[in-house]
Amino acid sequence: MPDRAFFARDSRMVAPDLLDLVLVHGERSGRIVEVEAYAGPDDPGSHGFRGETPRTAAMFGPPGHLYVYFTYGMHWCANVVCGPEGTCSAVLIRALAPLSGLEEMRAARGPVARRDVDLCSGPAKTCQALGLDGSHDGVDLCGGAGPRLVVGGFGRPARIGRSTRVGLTQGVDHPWRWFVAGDPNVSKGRPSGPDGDGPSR
DNA sequence: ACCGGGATGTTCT
DNA sequence: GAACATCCCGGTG
Repeated sequence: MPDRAFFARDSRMVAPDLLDLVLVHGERSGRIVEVEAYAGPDDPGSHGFRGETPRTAAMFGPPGHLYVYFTYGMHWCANVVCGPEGTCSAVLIRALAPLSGLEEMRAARGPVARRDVDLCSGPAKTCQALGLDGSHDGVDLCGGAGPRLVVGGFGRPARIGRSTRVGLTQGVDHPWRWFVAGDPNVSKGRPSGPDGDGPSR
């Protein structure tokens, strides 16, 4: 598991380094293959742009914890909180390459997840597949129980792609999305950037 | 394959 | 009352 200091950096520094980690929850786990960095007062695309609110409290909390939020009336999305406590800095987990617990993931995702690539190829799919929700907001990823992060040991990806972030109306020009180029779990049809787009299929 | 729209409810203005 | 860090389905080509 990464040192606490690993997370106590700006999210834009941590984000690409997360591409070698595995998110684990119970029997279910997957390699992180797509992330987006969010900052604070300097990032109009961030939930923390206008300061701390009850919803975003975890974003301002200690690094290495989860920030889990509810959106569009039905979806949960999970972030890894970064930076020193008191600052707003987090990395959204956008996609995993499933490694274990695939039967549990299929049961959680339902019949719509026909192929393995349908399990974790998006931020809300990832939360649903791993069973993450509001009860995990603020939990310590470096703690013993519950969801945690472990080193994957895959080595640095051969090619790390980079682009602008997905689904925003503010801060759309910041190239703060990173992904493992060529991985089929990376969400599709996404904005291109200085270093190319995600996979075409 | 691609595109447009609906679902659904919390949060903040 | 509007926006929302999304996903899924049904239409068309």
